[in-house]
Amino acid sequence: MKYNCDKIEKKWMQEWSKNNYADWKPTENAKKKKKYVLDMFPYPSGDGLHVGHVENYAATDIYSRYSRMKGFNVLHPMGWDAFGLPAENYAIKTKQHPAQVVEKNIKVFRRQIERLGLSYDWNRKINTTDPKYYKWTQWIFLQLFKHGLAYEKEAPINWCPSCKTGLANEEVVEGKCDRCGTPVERKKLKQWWLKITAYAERLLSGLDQLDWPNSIKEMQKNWIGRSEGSLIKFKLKSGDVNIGEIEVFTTRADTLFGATYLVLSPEHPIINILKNHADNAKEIDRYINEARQKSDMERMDPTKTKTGVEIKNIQAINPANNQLLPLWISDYVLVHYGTGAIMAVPAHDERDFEFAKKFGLKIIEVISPDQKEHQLNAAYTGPGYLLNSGPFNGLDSEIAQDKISLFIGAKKSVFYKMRDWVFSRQRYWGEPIPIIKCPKCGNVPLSEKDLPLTLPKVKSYEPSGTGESPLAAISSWVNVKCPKCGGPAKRETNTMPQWAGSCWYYLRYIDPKNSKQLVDPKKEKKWMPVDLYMGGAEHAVLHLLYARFWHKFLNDSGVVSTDEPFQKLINQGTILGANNEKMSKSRGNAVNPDDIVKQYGADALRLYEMFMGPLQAAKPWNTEGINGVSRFLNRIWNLFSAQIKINGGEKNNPTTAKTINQTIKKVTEDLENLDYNTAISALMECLNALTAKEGVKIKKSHLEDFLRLLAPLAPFITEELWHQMGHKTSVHKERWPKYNKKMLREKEFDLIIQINGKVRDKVKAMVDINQGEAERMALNREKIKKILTGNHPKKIIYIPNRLINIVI
RNA sequence: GCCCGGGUGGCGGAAUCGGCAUACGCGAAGGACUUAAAAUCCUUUGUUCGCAAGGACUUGUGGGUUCGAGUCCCACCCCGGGCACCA
Repeated sequence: MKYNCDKIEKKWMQEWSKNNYADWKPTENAKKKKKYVLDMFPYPSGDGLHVGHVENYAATDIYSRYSRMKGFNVLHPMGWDAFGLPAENYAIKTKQHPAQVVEKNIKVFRRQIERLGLSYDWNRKINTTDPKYYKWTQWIFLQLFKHGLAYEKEAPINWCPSCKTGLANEEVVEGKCDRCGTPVERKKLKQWWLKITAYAERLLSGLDQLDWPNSIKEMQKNWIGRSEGSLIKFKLKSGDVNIGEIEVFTTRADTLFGATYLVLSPEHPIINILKNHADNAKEIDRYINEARQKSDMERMDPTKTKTGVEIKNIQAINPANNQLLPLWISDYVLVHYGTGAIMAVPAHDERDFEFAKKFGLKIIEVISPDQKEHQLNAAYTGPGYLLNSGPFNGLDSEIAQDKISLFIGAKKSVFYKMRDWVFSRQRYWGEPIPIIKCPKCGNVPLSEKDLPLTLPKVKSYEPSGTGESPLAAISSWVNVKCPKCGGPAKRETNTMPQWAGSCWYYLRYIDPKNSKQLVDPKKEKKWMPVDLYMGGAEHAVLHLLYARFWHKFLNDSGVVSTDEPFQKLINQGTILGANNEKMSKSRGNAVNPDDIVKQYGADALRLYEMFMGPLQAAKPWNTEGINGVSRFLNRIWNLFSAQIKINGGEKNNPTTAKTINQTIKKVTEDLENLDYNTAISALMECLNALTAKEGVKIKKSHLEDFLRLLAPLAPFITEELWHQMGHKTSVHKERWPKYNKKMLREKEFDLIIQINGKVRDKVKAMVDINQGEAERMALNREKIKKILTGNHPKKIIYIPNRLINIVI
């Protein structure tokens, strides 16, 4: 009889859900060691689950099931990250309320996930749009506000004209909106910011202790972008009049004698003062205006040539040698990094070189690897020895950095590329920011007892595009009394970005129904940190950085006991279409997991995705590949059906016993390392060995061990066969099998005979023979004798129980 | 340009410590069963020379270390991902 996967899988799906998923519930007071296995929770989109979700969730499910069988107390939860732009945009498009859309989509996701046999403890499910949940998101915001880490500031921000909202730097990819690909504009808006920069150093140093992929750690390091350098002050002169000073940041104080001009960012505030002393104020105004008009895309375009304007009649004094330097304005200097001003050393900086060439500015070589002067065709940015640097000539450039800094009294300083996080969005579908704006008292935080501040129902939740949230239109909600002075005040109408809810959700799973606290500290201590966190690599500098920031803050506030939330992180590789391109509807190469489940079953889909290749690697979908695992399951079904019919044997077959023991060893090691592809290979080899002799009775315990090994990978078929073998309890409650070392010991091995490193022959030999015996065996072989005629072995290398290499 | 991965049969991939390269699966070819097809089962399957026995070659390219290299070292080429005027 053929294996009817659909019928059997549905039967067990219902059986498992019967008692509220009791089997997957961790015990709170167990003495068992804990394991917290977490998936990046999905945004429940209208498209339903895709094969990438399945890869992610199947992988952690296998690990969770395996860990339970190993005796761990496993926390494996799931929930919904349902606020944010995609839900809102979809709702607008289909003319529904975002809450309705989310509710519908969650139902679909839940059904699909259950159909895959994923062993989540659904009693702990969370939803970021549930007021009982976002009460605590708002609560964290209030704590940040009270600690001065949430502040309001008017500044030019990234503005997506299509999504009609501000964006964080992390959400801008190549000058375009991460969501919709529209080029981002600059817009000056009053916004809420989170002071993530206050944690820059700790976010950087904390990476060392994490078991994360190198690439993600590197991305975060680069994003934080720490630079050590010196702050150098340049006095300014207009004619003989002193008119203040400008401070610049440099990592190359050793090149100070090569500075031939200074450059200010067009947005630098000092320009307003300097303009009054300049001959060409009009020209300066024109340049600054042009720069302001340019989009980020235009300003950052690496192919464009540098532009700039000189502030005429003003000069800076080089503190090292009192040389007078011209002062320029150019948009290649960024206002928000360092001091917004630089000293230009064209000989040793590519950008300065290009600028100097274009505007005919002096180029003075001060660093030379061979201590000689050169005709420079490009900037030399490497290390070397100092030239043209007065008392410092001949000094190693590394050493000169400190010496010159000291000489001119420069301050050592550290800057980071990372900027504060723009935290408000001009959209409807997000957590309301719990702040009241009072004309007398300023920003007044809502009292904690007034949380949650629920998102009001609104007729039109479409973005206004004016920089105001749709919430601003609901006067009954907006107009309130100031909690401090009782006077008329207004609510903050911006909402939080989609990342807010996901910054701390892993904590809520630990204690999802607690109405008094974000999380009970006892429970938090028990379960944190997350032992295995899995999800896509696209969150490298978004969610994964934001969550670490909040976690460190919560740690400082005493809410959590650990410094880092996610100890081990694994990124599953992207599943590509059969044509090796990214899966998408428009490319026509998308695979719908529902179709696969219908045709082959959930076990087959899970097994196939795990068998495709290493978890972390990107791999193309192969429609025919799934036949292989489907056949594998059918052959298991046939073997067990036949064995159950002949009612198993109890006689021990040493060959089978060895096969089973080897498989237990291999599968255990592979599951431990999440090498699921090779674990499945090993089980296939095992099955091939078991089915080799038809009609032979196989010992019941061997068959049972095989089912135990396969159970985490293919939960449905193993449960069915386990029960067919007469068991009344679940195979998933079984203990993980152990192998017997004695059974693995071999008596014989294949002795490989090499001549000059080339395999020429092989012969069966007893394990642990010594070199003399091995040599005798090898040299006695006819084939070897033939090759050796006329040659005398110079040297013989014997690797015990492996090979012998005869060198001639 | 800089930083991280990676390159192994027709395809996905395996090779844990430097020791039989190509496990496992897909596909393909031939055969069995069948009136036939599907399904299933069996055999073959890196390239190349050879009737065969057997030989030569082969892990992106070129060099090196070693008795022995997919694995280690140097240089280069290609693919994927990230960052990109951050002083």
